[in-house]
Amino acid sequence: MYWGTGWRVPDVTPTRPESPRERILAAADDLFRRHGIRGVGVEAIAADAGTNKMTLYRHFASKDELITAWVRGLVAQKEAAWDVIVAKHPDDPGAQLVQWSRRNAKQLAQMEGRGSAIQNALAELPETDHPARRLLDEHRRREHRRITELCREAGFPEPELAADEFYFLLEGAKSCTQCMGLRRIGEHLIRLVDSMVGSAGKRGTRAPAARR
Amino acid sequence: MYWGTGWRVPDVTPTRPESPRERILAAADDLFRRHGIRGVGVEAIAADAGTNKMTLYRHFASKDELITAWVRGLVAQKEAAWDVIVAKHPDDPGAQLVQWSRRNAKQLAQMEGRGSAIQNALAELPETDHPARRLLDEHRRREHRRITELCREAGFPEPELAADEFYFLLEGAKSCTQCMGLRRIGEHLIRLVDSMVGSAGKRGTRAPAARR
DNA sequence: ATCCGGTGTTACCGATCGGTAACGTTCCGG
DNA sequence: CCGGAACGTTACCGATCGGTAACACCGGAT
Repeated sequence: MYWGTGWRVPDVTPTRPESPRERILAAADDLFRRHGIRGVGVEAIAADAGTNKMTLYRHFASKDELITAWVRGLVAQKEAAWDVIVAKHPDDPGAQLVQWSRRNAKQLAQMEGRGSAIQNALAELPETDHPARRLLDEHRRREHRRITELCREAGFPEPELAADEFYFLLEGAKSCTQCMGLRRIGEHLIRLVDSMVGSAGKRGTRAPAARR
Repeated sequence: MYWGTGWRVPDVTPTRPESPRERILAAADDLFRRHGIRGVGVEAIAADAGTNKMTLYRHFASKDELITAWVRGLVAQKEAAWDVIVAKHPDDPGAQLVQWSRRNAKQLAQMEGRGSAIQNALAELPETDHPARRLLDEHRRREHRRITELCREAGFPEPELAADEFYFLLEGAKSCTQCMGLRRIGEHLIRLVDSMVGSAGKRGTRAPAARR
């Protein structure tokens, strides 16, 4: 494992800026994203956090619990971003959908070759009774419900169909970051969602993949 | 590991119907799909194939090579399915796209809760220099190029954008099988692609998520 | 001065993993 | 009948994994 040997350079100050728990979670976030959950051991996480395995196990009862805490942070962060957008565009479901697509397009550029952390975690957690897996499933259902409601409020004649289209576009774009040009994907995601939402009320105005 | 104890019931005949190599690949396919590549050991694969580790290593130099052979089979099978559809609808790119979406919708129903094997494998193979990973990347690029060309021939004014939309819908639908109703996803995927292709030439005839 | 909670350090455990050696068996073609 | 390739069986190896025990350390509150 060559990636575990690089020390965390700047934090050699006697009193660490963050608590060990936060550093461990940050290191786990970094390593889980880059190498996958099963591809990284607890020792490497602790070392990357500038601490050791013992301290890690004083904050997390097991690796599974660390995974769960990490996933909990992922979904909390994502849902918080949703809430921010909702607060910024109250009573404008179309704008919320559009802004969400823009936020995702921006994120796409950042995930370097590795795809969405949530999608990857889902792939690495097949056991449906794993607590982290449950968090992910519940999160996805919440998000899908939220989108469906938004599509209904936005006036789509078939909100469930529109919600699935929206969700497919989002998740599909994320899935494609693993092997395609990142910038183009983001731009196209934005254009597709714009076009989708733009023709929500006034039907029959759009040729797909053609507009503008 | 409770899932490894169930014996392969019917094949107790002295001369096995398939060669050990094929049985190993079949067992690997089953276990990799259900538990992930990293979640299953070579011993379990051999046992599930009705043979043992030694024989496995007489056919595959390493687990990585077994993974690569499995992935090679996955992409070969998928591209063969493409070729069949192309042969059935020559000079009709729109029908090819539609049929491909129907084929995928049918597959969606079969992947029980676990998502697309290719997507999951991609998530479990972060190292870009892994031979199996390379096969997957090349496959995706080939498929995307093929779809782009099809969209061009189908008369979409912006073939690259249309191809991304098509690809997003496909991959997004697969990604959603991990936590949502399978049948509805397939139906919606078909309707969305039908609508997309239906309005390829005659622009300005579709309200998204509304038609039919 | 004392105590104590959080931390670092080292060593260790059992289990599992990928992979190999050595030997026995079976079967099939010459 | 014989030889050899393919397969089965057992045992084993070193490495790594998740997880724990025991002890030393340090800082801050009382």
